[in-house]
Amino acid sequence: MRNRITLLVETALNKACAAQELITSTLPIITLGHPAKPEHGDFSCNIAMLLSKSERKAPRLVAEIILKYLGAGSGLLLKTDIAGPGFINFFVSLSAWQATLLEIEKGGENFGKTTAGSGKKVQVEFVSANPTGPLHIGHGRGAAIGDTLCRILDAAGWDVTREFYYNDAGVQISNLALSVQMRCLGVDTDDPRWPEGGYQGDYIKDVAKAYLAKESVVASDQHTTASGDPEDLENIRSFSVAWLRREQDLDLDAFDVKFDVYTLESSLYSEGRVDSVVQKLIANGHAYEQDNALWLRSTDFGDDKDRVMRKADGSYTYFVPDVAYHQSKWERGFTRVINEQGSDHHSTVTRVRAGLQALDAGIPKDWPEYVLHQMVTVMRGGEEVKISKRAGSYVTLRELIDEVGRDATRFFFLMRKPDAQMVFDIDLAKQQTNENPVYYVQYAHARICSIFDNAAEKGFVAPLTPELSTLECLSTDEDMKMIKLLTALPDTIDDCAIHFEPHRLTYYLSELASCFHSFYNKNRVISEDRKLTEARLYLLKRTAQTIKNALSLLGISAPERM
RNA sequence: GCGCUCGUAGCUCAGUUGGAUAGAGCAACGGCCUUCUAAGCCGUAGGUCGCACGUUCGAGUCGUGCCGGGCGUACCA
Repeated sequence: MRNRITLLVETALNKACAAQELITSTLPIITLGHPAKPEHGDFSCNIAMLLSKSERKAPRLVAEIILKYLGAGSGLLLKTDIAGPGFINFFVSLSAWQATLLEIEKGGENFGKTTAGSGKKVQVEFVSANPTGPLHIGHGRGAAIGDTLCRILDAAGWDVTREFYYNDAGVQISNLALSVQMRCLGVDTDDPRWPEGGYQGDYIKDVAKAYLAKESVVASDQHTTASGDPEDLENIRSFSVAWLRREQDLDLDAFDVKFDVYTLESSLYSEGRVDSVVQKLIANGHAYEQDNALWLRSTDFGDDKDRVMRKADGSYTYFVPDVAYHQSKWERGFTRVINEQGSDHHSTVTRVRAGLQALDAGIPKDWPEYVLHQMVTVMRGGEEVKISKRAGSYVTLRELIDEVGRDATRFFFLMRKPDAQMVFDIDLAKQQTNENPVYYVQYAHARICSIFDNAAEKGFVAPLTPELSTLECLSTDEDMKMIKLLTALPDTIDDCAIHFEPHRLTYYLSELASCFHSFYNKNRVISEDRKLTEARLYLLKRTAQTIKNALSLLGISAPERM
């Protein structure tokens, strides 16, 4: 509905310009708002006030000109108003609102989807946890946000590729292999032989045990068998990585998060991408030698200091394969790439972009885009749980899913916008009381389904594609409020996709559920009035569909009974 | 020190790319189940939008400077 009115305004502006009644050369973007008060209509537009200066006319005069060229939208609009300092208010006709229910029915499980992305390719990288331990609560937030963002972008008409990047090379993986080796040899963490920076979590013992038992591991695209030899560090390394990747795969599966592509850091080395990037940077004159190290002059591209690429010991720092990795994304044709990461990685943003600029490959300065989520503070027993991966003290995603449930965990993570810090109170989430808003939304769906069961017993069914006269029964304020909210799902999805903010959908759902619960308490759906009963059943059928569609975008189930 | 980010009701948070009289949940108080699920509904109360300037028709939203919390500022990832 919002898009249809935006189109009307756009057409009117173009006509007015063609008739030279408007003289502004570059028109601003048309945005429609939802007025707070009903007497201000269904939508309002501030375009006249924005044009006022360049037109050198009072806003209300500009509004009059626009309205002169605005058609009635073939029955869409009841009336338009100029109000306040120069708002144009739009009043949509009852019949146009009622007719939107037919569109929802036609859309079915696809209702809500839009064509905003025009099928263009976008790649989203998220989670990308190091295979050095189980996924923790912070990864959970990243997984929920990234996965939902993918679902939303897909619904908004984008061709989405989901990707997971494994750092299976480098110092941390060496630490992992050494830690497992020490456990194989029975060395404890307080032993002087225990490696500096080793991983102390209990799961390391499990890996060591499996290694000594010569187990085989199949993870997403790896198959590894342990030799059981504690001296074979290379075998320990590949086995440990495979073992932990399998654990992560299981966690993600339990969270209903899937990926299309897995890229291994080690493959960037083996395919020569890392070397070729370094050669390119040297050839482009952006690198120099100093203190036995090779540096990138990243200060040429907005960084606050130059960065080491090749360390004194000859190995590369993490950000070189990062640049090589992103070069590969670019070469795969992704002109749009979104990286969802924890905000503790935000220093990489400037560096990776600087490295890509230094390649002189025509990559835009602000590519790739980033969604950085803030840290999650975990509360348990009224105290903050300190997260330390190496000490092995943290809350795992698996624990959370087992204790709180997948639906509640996802909803909880998705309630806050990514760049706000959040507190995850495990005790509170475990209580499964009405304090958890996911139940509120799911309950609305279950309640509606229950009404259908009840109606069926009494011989009522929601009609398929009802007569207009049936839809006309839906004309009370509560009816209209419901219809308007249902219609807003596609707009909400577009907004989420534009701003990379899935939390808007959770707020939409809460509002829709609230609207329904209120409706339920005020109106009896099944009554003596057959026509009214059928009209309301039809409305609730569309409501249930809308709730289910929106929940499915969050990866949350819509139970029929609770 | 510098960079990013947050600061809105007692608590947890929204606020639709600058709009009309700042919202919701929880907690508190008061009502509503012989009728479609009370995991619900209705009502009351609760605010100097961290502080101060600035930009303009108009600022919780944008800019600058302070104050306070978080993260980063590695030849870790």
